[in-house]
Amino acid sequence: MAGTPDQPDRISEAEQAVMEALWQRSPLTAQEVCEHVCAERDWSLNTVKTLLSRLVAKQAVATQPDGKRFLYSPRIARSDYLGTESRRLVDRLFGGRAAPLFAHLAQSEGLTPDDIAEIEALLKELKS
Amino acid sequence: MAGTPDQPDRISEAEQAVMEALWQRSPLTAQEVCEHVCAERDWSLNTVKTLLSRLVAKQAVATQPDGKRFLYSPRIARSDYLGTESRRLVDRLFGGRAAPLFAHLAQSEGLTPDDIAEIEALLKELKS
DNA sequence: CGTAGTCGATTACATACGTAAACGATGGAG
DNA sequence: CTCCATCGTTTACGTATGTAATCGACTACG
Repeated sequence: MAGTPDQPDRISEAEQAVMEALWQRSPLTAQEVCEHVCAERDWSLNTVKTLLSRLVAKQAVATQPDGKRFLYSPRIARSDYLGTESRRLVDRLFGGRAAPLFAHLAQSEGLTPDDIAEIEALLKELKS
Repeated sequence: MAGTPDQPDRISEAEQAVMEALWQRSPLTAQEVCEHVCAERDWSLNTVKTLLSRLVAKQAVATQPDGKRFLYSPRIARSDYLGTESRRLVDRLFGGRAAPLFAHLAQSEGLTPDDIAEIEALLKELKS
C-alpha cells in the first residue's frame, strides 16, 4: 500500500558528481555524462554507468529510452539536495542552529570579504 | 621518513556520537562513554568499544591506562572537527563559497530570527 | 550473414561503516 | 587457589560506496 515513509536514499559523493552533470544539462546519455565527469575524476565509462544505475535505483534519476540507449535526467532538484544536505550538517554538527556554523566558517577563514558582503546583502533582504 | 601527508581519517557519524561524549567531559572509560550515548542511540557497550578502537586507530582519541582499563580522551579539538566538516560541505555543495550556503539555509527556513540576529552581530565583529 | 562495437545489466571486489558476539587476559571475591 | 566479572582485542557480518570487468543483446559495417 505504498506505506513506506519514503525515506530518500542518500546520494553519495561520487553519485553527486554525476548528478551535477545532469543538473547542468539534461537529459544526457551515459556517454555524455562521462564526457562531463570522467576526465575530472579519472573514471571509466563503466563507473559512470554503475553510478547512474544506482541513482536510478535510488529514484534520484529518471530514464527515458532513446533508441537503443537511455537518456538520463535528474528526478530531484539540485536546490532540494542542497537544502537537505545543508540541514543535515547543521543538525549534526551545530544542533540545528545556523549561526554557530557561520561563526565557524568565519573563524576558520572560510569567509572571504565577498562572502561577508553578500551575506550582508542577504540579511538586508531578509529583514525587508 | 613519515612522509605520508597525514590525510586525517574521517570520523563517521556513529563515531562522532562517541567524540561528542568525550568532548563534553574527558577522560572517560568505555563504560562512562556508554552511559552517555548507549541509551540515546540504543547501542551495546561492545559497540562503543568498537567505535573507541576505531577512533584510536584514526588517531582521533588518545588512551591512557588506568589500572586494568583505559581512559579515553579526544585528540582533536571539536572546533577543528567542526571546521573541517563545515568546509567540506561548503566545498562539496557550494563551490567553497559560504554565501550560497547561507542563501539556502535562509530560503529553506533554516534560519530563525535569532540566527539572523546572531549572524548580524558576527558580521559586525568581523568588520571591526 | 557474421562479427565488432556499443548498451544496459550483472557480477566483482576492496574498503568503510554500523552493530555486535566471541575470545583471552586479569584482577578481585571467596 | 579458583572462578567470575570486566577489560580490551579479534572476528563477524550485513550494507554502502568506489571503482570497475564481464556478459548478453542488438545493431551497423563489411
